[in-house]
Amino acid sequence: MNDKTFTEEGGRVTNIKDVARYANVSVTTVSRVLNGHPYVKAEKRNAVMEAVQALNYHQNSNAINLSKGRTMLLGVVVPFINHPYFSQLLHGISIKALEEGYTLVLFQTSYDRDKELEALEMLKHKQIDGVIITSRALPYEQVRSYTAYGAIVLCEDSEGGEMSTVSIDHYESFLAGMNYLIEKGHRRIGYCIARPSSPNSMLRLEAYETALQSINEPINANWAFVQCLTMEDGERVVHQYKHLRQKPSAFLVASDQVAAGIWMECKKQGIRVPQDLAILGLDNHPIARALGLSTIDLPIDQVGRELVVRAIDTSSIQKKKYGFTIVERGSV
Amino acid sequence: MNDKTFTEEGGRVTNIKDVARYANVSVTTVSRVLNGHPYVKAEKRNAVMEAVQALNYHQNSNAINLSKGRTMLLGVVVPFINHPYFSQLLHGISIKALEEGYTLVLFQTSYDRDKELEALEMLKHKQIDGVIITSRALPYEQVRSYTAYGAIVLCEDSEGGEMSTVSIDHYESFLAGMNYLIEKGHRRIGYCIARPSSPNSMLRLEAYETALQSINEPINANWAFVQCLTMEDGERVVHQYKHLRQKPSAFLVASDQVAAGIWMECKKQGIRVPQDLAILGLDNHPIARALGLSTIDLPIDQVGRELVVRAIDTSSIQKKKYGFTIVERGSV
DNA sequence: ATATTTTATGAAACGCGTTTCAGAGCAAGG
DNA sequence: CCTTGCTCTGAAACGCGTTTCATAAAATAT
Repeated sequence: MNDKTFTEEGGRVTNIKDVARYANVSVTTVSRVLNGHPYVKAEKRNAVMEAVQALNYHQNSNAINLSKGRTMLLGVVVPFINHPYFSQLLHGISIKALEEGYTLVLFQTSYDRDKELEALEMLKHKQIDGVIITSRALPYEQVRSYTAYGAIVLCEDSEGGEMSTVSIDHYESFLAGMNYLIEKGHRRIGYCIARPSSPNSMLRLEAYETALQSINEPINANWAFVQCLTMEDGERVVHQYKHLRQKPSAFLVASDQVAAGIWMECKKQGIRVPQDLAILGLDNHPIARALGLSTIDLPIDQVGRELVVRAIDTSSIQKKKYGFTIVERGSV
Repeated sequence: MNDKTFTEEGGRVTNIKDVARYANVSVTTVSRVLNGHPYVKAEKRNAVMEAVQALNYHQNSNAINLSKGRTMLLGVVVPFINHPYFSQLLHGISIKALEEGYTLVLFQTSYDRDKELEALEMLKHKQIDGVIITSRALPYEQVRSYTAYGAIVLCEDSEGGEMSTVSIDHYESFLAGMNYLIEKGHRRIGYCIARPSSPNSMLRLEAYETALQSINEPINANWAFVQCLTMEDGERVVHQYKHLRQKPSAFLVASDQVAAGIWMECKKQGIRVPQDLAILGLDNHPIARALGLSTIDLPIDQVGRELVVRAIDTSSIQKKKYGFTIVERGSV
């Protein structure tokens, strides 16, 4: 065959056939070279590689995926994209996913169960290869029922060996936060969490109660603030705090965003931090550093990366748990 | 393969052939029904729909895409995922993309030109259908040279009819910000922008200079702060500000994050806002509301959605420009 | 009644790789 | 010298839809 037959791409993208023809081998051999299979003579291998170079060939991922019966797509279930916690988690996820050649399909749920189910259904129909659930609204059992269809990775501390989990040790971190506050002399401690029913919140609650029991403090229901996600929620907390007859001397706040809101509203209201009210945040967001808020640093990027790893490696179920570091600044 | 009968999916996902067999029609007819083509008798159409229902059939997107020669993938070039401005933009983009059935391939570039090129090369090789560039490092001409391969949408105010653009009117918004400060009695006005060489910054600079010329104020090079993206950068600005012999009385800051950093550092340093220094931010991020920062509200979500629309609709090139609203709070 | 056009349907080709299968060449083992 | 077992290669099947083409039947026009 001479080069005459190679009509320099008629607007078409070069495909494996073109390469095969150019290199004077079969498409099978080209495929073998491309996939690093053994049993190809160096001579032919080189011819193929030269052809690939010469024709600037790139594989058609659709064809590959159709052939291999996979999608290279990973579903990511996230309640809110633009909340700093989740956007940071997403950051870690996206870096690792790109590294591994996977593409993300974002499901922003706002904790809508149907949106969550959408991701699971896509997994069932092999439209995505795996699902990372950064935070769920669906019951555990319902999620579990989809495990047969692909990897589902949870970002929580749940029991059960059916799904890989990657998480922060929420119990220990919250306990450590409580103990830190206690060490600093606080006994009347309130807390702010997001959804009280979430698995993570449950663990935090448990840690909270354990810590108070250890110093024989009763639990004051008025010092529990839920649905705290944003700075606005933090402000709301301070407003409610002001009307308490009996006030806590410290808050353990499960989000720096909320902690920041509390801090700022305190400034506005003339409540001194930490003299009148100590604040210990969580996440170590940039804003915490900026405001000088003490907080608990979590390796969110790392968690994000590991979530991807677990979603890709379907050979085993694993439960990873990451530690934390208390960051002392001026708010406690 | 022994699937002569309807063995309730032998681990396999039902495909179009199964549906055809079940409905007693050809795959062509099934395809026609699924794609809403005309010329299918109601009777057969119903039979197909029933079969789809009964077998819980879902199309294989890989096969469809291979067939149609598209990917339903949209590249999104973003310098930083976890910067509030971009994460909000991403939020809008992702909502609209999901709505339209498109999936996003995130390219987090950190303004690395090679990463940007990666997205463009993927477009060239038909691995993605379009590219949304939220902020670019590559020269305009180089990006333009890829327009033949698919839709490229820019999030900037550039001239030229080769690519769709969706943007905020940066010139007008910055000018309005300047005029607002001038109205409030300021004449010595400094500014903070991100990359001085970016197209958006150029427009802002132009507006800045125009505004100062209109009140016959000279331009003071010491009042120009560049590379301002984060709260930390804002703090840095205040440190530098303190060492200025001649100080501006106001800052126009092209990011609320930076404005927040300035505000907080001012509090720390005892610089009164707005008496000693007025601050006008940009973006209307949650933090601006929380701190009571005056700012310029931009419809970022809307921009994100429109970016997707332009990336999908390849029938025409359009240039959309969005307005802004000055939000008066207490920092000016 | 005949010529056209429209409606309706399926077989087959196509998009583009991967994988299976079969066969050939060649070296080591008995 | 004859098995046995690698090494190497390509034809063909496969994954799963869409689209083209051919054909047939029905409706409309002449």
